[in-house]
Amino acid sequence: MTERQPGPTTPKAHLIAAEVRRRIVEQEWRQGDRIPDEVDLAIEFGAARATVNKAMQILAGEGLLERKRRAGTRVATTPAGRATFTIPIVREQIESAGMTYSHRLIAQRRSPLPAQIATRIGLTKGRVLIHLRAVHYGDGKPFQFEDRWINQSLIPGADKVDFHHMNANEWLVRNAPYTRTDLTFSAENADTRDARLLETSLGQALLILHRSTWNDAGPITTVRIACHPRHKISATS
Amino acid sequence: MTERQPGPTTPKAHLIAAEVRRRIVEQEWRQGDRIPDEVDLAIEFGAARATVNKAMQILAGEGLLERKRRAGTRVATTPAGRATFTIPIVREQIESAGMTYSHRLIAQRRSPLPAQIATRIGLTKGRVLIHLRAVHYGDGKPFQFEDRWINQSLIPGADKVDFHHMNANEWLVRNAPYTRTDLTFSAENADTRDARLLETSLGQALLILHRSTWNDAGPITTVRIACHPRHKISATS
DNA sequence: TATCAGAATATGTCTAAATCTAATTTTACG
DNA sequence: CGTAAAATTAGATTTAGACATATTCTGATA
Repeated sequence: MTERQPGPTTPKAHLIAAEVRRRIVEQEWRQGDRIPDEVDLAIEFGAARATVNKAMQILAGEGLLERKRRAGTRVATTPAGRATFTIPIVREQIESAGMTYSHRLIAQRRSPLPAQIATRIGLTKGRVLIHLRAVHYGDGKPFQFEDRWINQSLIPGADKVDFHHMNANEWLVRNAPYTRTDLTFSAENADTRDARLLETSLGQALLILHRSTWNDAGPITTVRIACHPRHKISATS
Repeated sequence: MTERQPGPTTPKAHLIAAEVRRRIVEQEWRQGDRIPDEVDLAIEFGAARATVNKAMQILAGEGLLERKRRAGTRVATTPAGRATFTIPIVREQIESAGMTYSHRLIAQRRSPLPAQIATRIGLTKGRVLIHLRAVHYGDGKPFQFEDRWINQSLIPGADKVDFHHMNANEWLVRNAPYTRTDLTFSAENADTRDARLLETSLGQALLILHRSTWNDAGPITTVRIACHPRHKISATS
């Protein structure tokens, strides 16, 4: 993520990070080794300590270094692989693949919250929220089926929106900023409804994403997204 | 990730970020709005410009702000949800759940690379790599089945290791640092081997992770991990 | 010998000032 | 009117210096 090819206008901090990364990768500095302190590195690289500090924080963020005050900086013993990935917005994904996006609202109503979902977002069972079901298509072929609950009490105006011509995800993203989000991956065999809506067969393995978002006042929305097998989700770092 | 509760010793940059985040979440500053420049914010918050800059970079990293030189800083129009996500190390996951970890090596041999996998990591088909299959257990119950290829030509010593008593993932993590990694989620119906090794039924939907790592010299390893349904994978931000 | 106070040290953070760079706007010119 | 050069602006990065804070180390003391 904080990656960049070494070049003429590459920030010095990145060049330093790249060099230290090289030393680690090529095992000049081994796992667990204590590396020189910031002052020494600053001298070696001809930079200010703040610049070296920035470089080190980049590497610590990548999980390559472990830093502790007074104790110094060491090469991480178990480099925690960390991947940051951008939560996919269906429409963008489909359009960037050169396909035409469309979506269809299957149902929009106010329903009492089932126990399982209530637990997931920390609300009480039976509370009435907006419940949506929609399918997202690329070139007419189904890509995702989403089953969403929206806590209208935290989002002024949500109960007046008609999601037939408005993608719920995008409406929420624009009108209900969140401060915390939670994402879980799992797999499920397609049930009758999944299979019908995604135009696949009963029992087909589906990638399932459960995603919930909160702001300071409480839960905003939770959604189960069933992905068509043609649809994969990737992260890079 | 760069989250912290406001407190007495919270860095000023984080406090500023939190305040700006609040203004965005509460829509004092709307999507697309231009916000005051760093100099003005520095005056308002009684901080140095560099401190404000740091705060803004945090928020830009979260996808909440979009910054462009000369053009200024605006509230992002489509807040890209970004999740940082620590790649799970099986053993740690199992042990942190209070279970006893064990693993079993099913096969370790040198085999020619099949076309599909060769493509994935950019090597030529037929090249001979180390091929491993192993199952990871928690309290004796299968959690993951991994099918891994290791490019021993880039990792001195890899061809002499006996992975019967050594978790391949951990050995690699300690002996073959990488600079790039790629992770893909999908779902597959369990085939005969998956079902047998994970002690589940044929056709059961399985969460599949494909993960490959590279260093500057080329691909190090690629692995397909089939997760038992009891095993989910989460990310928070 | 065990323990606690104080010194030492490496990282964490902030500041103020400068330079650099990418964009945008303005100005001058054909 | 369109265009290219010049000025302006706001973010990006670096620097040097300072103080804060968490640990570790070192003795002195009980």
